[in-house]
Amino acid sequence: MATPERLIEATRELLWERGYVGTSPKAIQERSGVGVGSMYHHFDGKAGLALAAMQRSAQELRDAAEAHFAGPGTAVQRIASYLLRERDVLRGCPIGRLTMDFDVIEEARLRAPLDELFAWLRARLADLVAEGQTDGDIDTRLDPQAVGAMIAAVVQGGYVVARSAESAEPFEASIRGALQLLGYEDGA
Amino acid sequence: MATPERLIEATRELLWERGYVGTSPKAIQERSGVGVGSMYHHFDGKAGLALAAMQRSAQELRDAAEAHFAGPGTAVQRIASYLLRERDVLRGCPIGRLTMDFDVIEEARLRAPLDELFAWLRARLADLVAEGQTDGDIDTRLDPQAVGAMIAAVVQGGYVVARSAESAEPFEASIRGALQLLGYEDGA
DNA sequence: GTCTATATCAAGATAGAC
DNA sequence: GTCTATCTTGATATAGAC
Repeated sequence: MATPERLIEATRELLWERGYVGTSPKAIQERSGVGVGSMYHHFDGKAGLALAAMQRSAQELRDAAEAHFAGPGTAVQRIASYLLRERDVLRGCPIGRLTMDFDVIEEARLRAPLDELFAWLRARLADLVAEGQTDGDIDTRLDPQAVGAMIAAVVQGGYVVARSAESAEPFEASIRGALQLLGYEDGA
Repeated sequence: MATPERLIEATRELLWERGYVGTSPKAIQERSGVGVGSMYHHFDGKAGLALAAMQRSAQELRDAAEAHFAGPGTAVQRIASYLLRERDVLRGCPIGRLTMDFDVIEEARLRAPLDELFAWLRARLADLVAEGQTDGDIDTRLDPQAVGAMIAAVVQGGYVVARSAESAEPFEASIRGALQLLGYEDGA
């Protein structure tokens, strides 16, 4: 793997595990096997490297979500497919967790990828809810924007309660609750 | 205010703003106006002080929630009262945010207050959902545990999406979505 | 109980040789 | 492009005087 590539991958892992404040250049150098000089040659310090890592992670999450949203089935089934997809629950969301990082939120350039991902996700979910209403699967009295936001939030909040309990169970219960309220009937 | 008290209050503020990893003993000393020697005399280092601060914040959140849960009205109205209460949305949850802190989750003693708060909250919400079912206000086909977990999660996730957008709006939309799905009718 | 001095190691980089 | 050396400041304490 090329040097910038190794730096980005190591940074993505560290940001996911420890957040931005908890990630040091030294740790990035050790995990990537890249030396100090090379790191500062290829990137504009910790912030520049983190930005590249965040952009890639956000794009991956977006592609993964879109694969479910654009898949087969009714709108409700596609929302369920997204909510029920395999997740490493206790690791949390590699992008959502950075939202609690002071230095990220404070700097517009670093907050931008988070903002774009979640704005896209809420809008996409709102569209699917509206589509479900057209199909007759979702109550038309509901506000699609509000329900879309709620779906995005329940995933992020699910990670929070799961990590506090050191167990995936509260996450899974949260998703189950949301799906039941949406009238989704699974095979169970 | 007594010295330990000043230390705890300063630490609570800093943990809320910057998280555990982002809070240094030096910052605590500066914000509290207490010297190094005094800090280490009264508390077992950063971790001990953080533990005291976290325990107090968790208790406050619990008392605040219980005031809504034990208030007047139907179960659904009391859930709504909790969800709609005044919040400093962009600051997030002083306890929930610590869930993304590596050093907190890693150390059992520091994770305990988070676990206890959210376990209590989910159970309390599940009870209220069951009560709402008994009252005939909530669909009895729903699993109270799952819906309780979902309600706890939507608040925490609401903070995540709000902070990413630097706006309270996504938080408010998420809560609105959850309330609509619960069949809560407000005055709007 | 509080203060100042001191210690060790890490954070986050820059400089200049190769 | 990469390496080693070096720099400044901060993190997280401990020691011992007052």
